[in-house]
Amino acid sequence: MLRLTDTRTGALEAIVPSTPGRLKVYACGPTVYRYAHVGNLRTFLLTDLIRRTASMHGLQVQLVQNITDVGHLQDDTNLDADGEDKLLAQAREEGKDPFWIARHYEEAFHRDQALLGVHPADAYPRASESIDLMLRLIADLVEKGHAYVGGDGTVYFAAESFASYGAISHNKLSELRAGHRADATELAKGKRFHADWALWKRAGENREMTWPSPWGHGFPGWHIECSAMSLDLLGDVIDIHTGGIDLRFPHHEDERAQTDCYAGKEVVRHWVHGEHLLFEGRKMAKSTGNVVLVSDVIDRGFDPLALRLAFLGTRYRQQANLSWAEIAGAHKTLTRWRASVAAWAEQPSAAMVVEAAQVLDAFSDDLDTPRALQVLRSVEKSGAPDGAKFETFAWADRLLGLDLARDVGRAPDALPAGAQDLLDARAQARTEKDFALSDRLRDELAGLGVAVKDTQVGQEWTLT
RNA sequence: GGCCGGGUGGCCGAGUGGCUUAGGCAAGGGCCUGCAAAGCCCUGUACGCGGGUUCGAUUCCCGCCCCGGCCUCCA
Repeated sequence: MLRLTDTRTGALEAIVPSTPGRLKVYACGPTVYRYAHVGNLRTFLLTDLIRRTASMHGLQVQLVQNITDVGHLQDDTNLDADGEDKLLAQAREEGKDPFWIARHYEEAFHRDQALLGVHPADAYPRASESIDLMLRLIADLVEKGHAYVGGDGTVYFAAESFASYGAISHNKLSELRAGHRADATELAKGKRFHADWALWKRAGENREMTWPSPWGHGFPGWHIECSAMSLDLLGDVIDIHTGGIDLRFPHHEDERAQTDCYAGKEVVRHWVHGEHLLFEGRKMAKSTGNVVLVSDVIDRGFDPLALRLAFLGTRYRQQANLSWAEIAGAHKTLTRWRASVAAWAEQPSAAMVVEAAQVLDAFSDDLDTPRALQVLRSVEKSGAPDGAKFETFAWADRLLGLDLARDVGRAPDALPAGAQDLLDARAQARTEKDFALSDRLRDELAGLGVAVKDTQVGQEWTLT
């Protein structure tokens, strides 16, 4: 049984699927206007961990993750016809078509996910391809009296029409700072209440990415896409909805209002949010220039899955402080584990150690990944038979996703040209105790990218 | 002003009403080695401040200080 901390209730909740044997999950996906940074990926990893744990409990997981390729504005203070969409801004900057930008960064997102060992979702609906769904939803909300058309043709959701607004973020409408962002001009244009938000925005003359609608040519608001696509693909009962902690308000609050008002009931059963990642003690954000991408990690010579292992060292609902030292440490552990697993695999097979169950228990207990790692470290050091250690790690890796069995039965790397001669010469020098020559040859080999070490049974080499 | 997380040894980070008080990284010592690398072994008693509850508090309660996040851009 998987248990998770539910943001709405604030409590640890047992995850009991609405349909026995099936778990329906909706994950807030990326806005595809730039490369995902490692903080984004940590949040996506959260969903992957839930999926893997649920699968281990025999549940068939249906996961939908949206791709936001329209409607996400840079700054909602400019909620007018010229409101700057993140994608359009990036398209202008790169001198590309906005849809080219969207597809380019969407592909990059999928590549990054794969590098981090995140299993693909069952569906990746795009906002730009779900406009009809959104229009139907908006029309329904207008009809039910939850939405209204402002003076400028923009359709707004009336926040006050949804009694439990604020249940996820624990904000109260009466306590929200009126006009913190929304300005007077916006209210003057026909928005009735400062906390109301746009469902459909009327477009200006020259704007790209617009669609016809009963309320004029325009484009959807950011929040409505998730309501439309989740209702369409998962229906009106969703077991778990995930996302980053910053989405709790306003995005998820607004999404919940739209979805529940349409369905006439509480649609999402559990909201689960991942905390933010700091890097070297500072918030990771473009504005602070403190952004690290998967490609940066690879460029420094680290396995991208070292990043995944580093993430597993902290619980998802804990703000984590990542650093290069942390990644380096994780890389080292990962390398050691893979080598150990490959060596253990050579030994006679044996049943998993009894402690293996503790790994799944830890994952099931609100994704207590630090404890799971601790169990594995202690199994690693224990006196269990190698075959049992192999079985345990191979099985646990279905949860960890670290590709630990990668080096099992792996053919040795090919030596660079000339390296074998140097190795032979060095072996000869060592038999003759000519250590000066031996050391010189070791340096030469290092120059070819071959690291040599001497063990009880002779030279061993690895490619660097 | 409202809401939400935190403050643990040099660093990162789990966790707990007492019990042998994680783990990692870095450090020091040792084994091994011609040297090195790797590996292995050993060492290092910490919980922001002040009260309270308690036989006993880092853990629970109250107050305070400090840090981070959200309050219509964000994973």
